[in-house]
Amino acid sequence: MSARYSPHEVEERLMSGWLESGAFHASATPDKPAYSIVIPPPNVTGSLHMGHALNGTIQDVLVRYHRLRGHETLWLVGTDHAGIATQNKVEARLAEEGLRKEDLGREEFARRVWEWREEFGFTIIHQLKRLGCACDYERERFTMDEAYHAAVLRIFVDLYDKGDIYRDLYLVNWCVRCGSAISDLEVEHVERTDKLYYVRYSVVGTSDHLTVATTRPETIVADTAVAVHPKDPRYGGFVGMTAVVPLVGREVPIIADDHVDPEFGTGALKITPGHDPNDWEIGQRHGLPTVSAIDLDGRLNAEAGEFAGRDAEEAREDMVQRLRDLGLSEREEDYRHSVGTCYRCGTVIQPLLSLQWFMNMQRLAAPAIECVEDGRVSFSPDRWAEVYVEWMRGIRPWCLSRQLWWGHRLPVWYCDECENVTVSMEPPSACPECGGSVRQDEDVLDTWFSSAMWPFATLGWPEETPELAAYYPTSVLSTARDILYLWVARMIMMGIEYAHDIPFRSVIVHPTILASDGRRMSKSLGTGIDPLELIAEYGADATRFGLLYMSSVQDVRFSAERIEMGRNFANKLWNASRLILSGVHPDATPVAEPRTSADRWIFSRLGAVTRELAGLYESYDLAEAARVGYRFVWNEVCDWYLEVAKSRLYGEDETERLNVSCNLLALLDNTLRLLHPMMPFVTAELYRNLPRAGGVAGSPVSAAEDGAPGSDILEANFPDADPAWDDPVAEQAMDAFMDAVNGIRSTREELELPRSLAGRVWVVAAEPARTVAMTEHEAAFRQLCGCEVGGLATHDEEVPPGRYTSIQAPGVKVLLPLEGLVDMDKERARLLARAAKARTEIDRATSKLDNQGFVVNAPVEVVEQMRERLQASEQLLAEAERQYRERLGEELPS
RNA sequence: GGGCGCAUAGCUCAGUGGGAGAGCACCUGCCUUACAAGCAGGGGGUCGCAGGUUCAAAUCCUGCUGCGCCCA
Repeated sequence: MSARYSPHEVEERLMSGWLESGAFHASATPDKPAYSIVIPPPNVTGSLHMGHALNGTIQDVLVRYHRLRGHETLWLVGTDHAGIATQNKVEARLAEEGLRKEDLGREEFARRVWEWREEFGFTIIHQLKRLGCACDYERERFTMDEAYHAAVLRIFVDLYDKGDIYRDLYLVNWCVRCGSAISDLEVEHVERTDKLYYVRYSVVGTSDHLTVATTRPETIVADTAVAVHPKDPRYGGFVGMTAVVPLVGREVPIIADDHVDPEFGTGALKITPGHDPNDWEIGQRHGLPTVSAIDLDGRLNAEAGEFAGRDAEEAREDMVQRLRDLGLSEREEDYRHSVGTCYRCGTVIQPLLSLQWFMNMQRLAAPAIECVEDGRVSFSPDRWAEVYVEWMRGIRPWCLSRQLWWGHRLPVWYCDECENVTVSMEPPSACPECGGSVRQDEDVLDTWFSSAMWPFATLGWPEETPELAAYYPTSVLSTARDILYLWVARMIMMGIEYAHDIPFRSVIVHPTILASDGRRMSKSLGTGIDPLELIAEYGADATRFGLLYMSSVQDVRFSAERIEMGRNFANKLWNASRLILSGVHPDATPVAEPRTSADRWIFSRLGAVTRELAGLYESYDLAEAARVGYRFVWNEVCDWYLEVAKSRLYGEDETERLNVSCNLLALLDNTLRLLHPMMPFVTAELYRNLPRAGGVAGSPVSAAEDGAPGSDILEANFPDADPAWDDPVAEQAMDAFMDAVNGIRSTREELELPRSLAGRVWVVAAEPARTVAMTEHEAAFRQLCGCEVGGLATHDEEVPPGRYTSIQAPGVKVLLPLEGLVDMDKERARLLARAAKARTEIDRATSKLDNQGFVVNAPVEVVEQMRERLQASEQLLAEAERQYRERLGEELPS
């Protein structure tokens, strides 16, 4: 074994072994309890970013944990066809050949997309393998698979038949660049500074005018009203009169509507139902006509008169100039507001009237709210449940159609002869009404529509497959929070409607990993960090561990130090194992037989840590699990148990060697299984090297059969904490041992005593149980602090007189002889510092105990604890005073 | 405009009613045969600000400031 753990060879070898043997393939008909997760399908054009890496790690920890717990685990993996993103990729590729998709035609274009997918569409799946994800890659699904497509159409047709899906002329969010409508959720609001223009509208029949404020003067040509607040005293008299829209001269009513904010601008609002969602609502309420002045290509049309044919945004400045020329522009001011942009390309959204397919969400929302409110679906952290419910209550119709060539084409046919619309899974050969020829709707469905059925369509729905029976509802969905509405909510609605049950029992909303500047990682700003580079530099286990460790809060700044910490930890585990595996007695097997204080202590701690980790895995507190695992391995196993065990391991006594070897192997065996969910590779590799994975008393390793070397940790069980290991007495004894060693070391350093000095210390303890670890592990004690236990006493009086300095630990005092080796100034400083600290403590404890309120109200344990602290501090002070007097020949200054 | 989150050591973060912690960085000393990706010792904090509740507040409540996010 090498002195350094080299992750890459291990990772590659183990992963390809697991994949070849189908280790992650879940049985369709499991005879064990099932645990299942469907991956939130990543975009097929995507590559692994930090969020994926964290989310993949979380899911993998859960899957591997439950596998060790004896569940049949299915982690279903796959990708989402990502309509716009994929189309963009392929169009860009075509552009290199000087082609547009229109040159190819729809069918050929689709063929090119599939080609592209074959070539580039598996990147992220390969990357998940590098991260160590135990997905069932044999069941990989794609939202454009044939069977999946059939499921999508089936649901569309059914929802149409039920009246939830309908076609309507409605204001939609139009992305000019993508050439498609997008849903409300795909509009991203971005803060920016624009101009607010104040424009005069003359009032017919008077010499008055109303001034309205607008950020979009180019939409003036589509105004169909001017609105004021009904209670606004400035404008009451104008309501019912008629205003003249500048530039086009259209006469429009002046109306009153509660929606108008009197504080905004002048309090008079221009109403443009054709190009503003709020105005659309007002228009509906007041029966206003709708004028569309901007076309799908983003250009002004004939409604804009002389500006027709110009790009709407570009024409803005010229139109303002014209208003100025006409004396209708009153003023302009800077204005900070948020503007809707396309989440995929950033283009400013044009709200415009368009005939599209919509889905009314309200019927499906009701049971989807209920299942969260009654706790059938839980969220972690649970406050996300409220966010979810809040959004669901205000849910609005969903624009489903996308003007793209890549995706699930709407199963809708229009008759060329009559008005009939046919919606069916199978294409009609002719119009069922009049027999006329039919043509299919050009549009495809929003990609998220198909993602909504991911939890059940991937399991074979609508067929009643064994997979569906065994693995639905799934156990957990783990996701980023920006996907809460886009995915989670819709999956719950569709799951209940079509799979007749919730799609998952709990939803984990994982943290967002921010760049070191505290903002989201951004490709364009160059603040993104590629997880694959981390894996290449530090290894997959290190990357996983670091990500888990830093993910305790909902927003976390990325720090490479944490990944490095993961690497160091993997290395520590490797080297601890190296010590054990190369040092143990050849006959040793991993069977716990704790005998000495140190053994009983470490197994007592192992039991506690086992219970704690199980609880943390179950409650998804993986950051804490990482901390607990790290502390146990490093600060208890490595820092102390191994150090103590060494002296027995390298000793002469054969029986001792065999006993400690068995314990070391058992400890390692358990520890590897505890950590395996977080660090699958290094633990699996070390587990393979355990001499005989026969199991620990009370926790047999099931499938290791004869326990031959080479057994796979995937087939092992999560450790069971043997209650017989619990041993508070041994813990106390080892605490005293550790306190004594630490105290002696610290004193030696402070006093600059030479390391070569092997002092003989006296240990004073009223209860002999406190000193047992020190006598039992005498050799280790000497090794660790350079002192040997020269004598034991139950009282100070039993200790021979002499010059000592003392180390105080709970229930134990260690007296270290000094014998003139000390620099007096240093000793004076040390005693003064110690006395000062003790006095502070005494003051604090005394004032507490003098406070009747405290003594009366605080729990007895707390009061008792405070008394003990006071006593301990008084002893410390007395000790310091005594030593000061003895060593310096004078009283300690007060 | 409505809502949510965060603010603790130089940095990144734990700690959510009773003695301020970790990793990294820093200082000192060690290549002590598991590990220098390590070992031993050490310095370093008005727990954002102001009130309040409580015997007791980093922790609970209110307000404020700053940063981030979501929704409209």
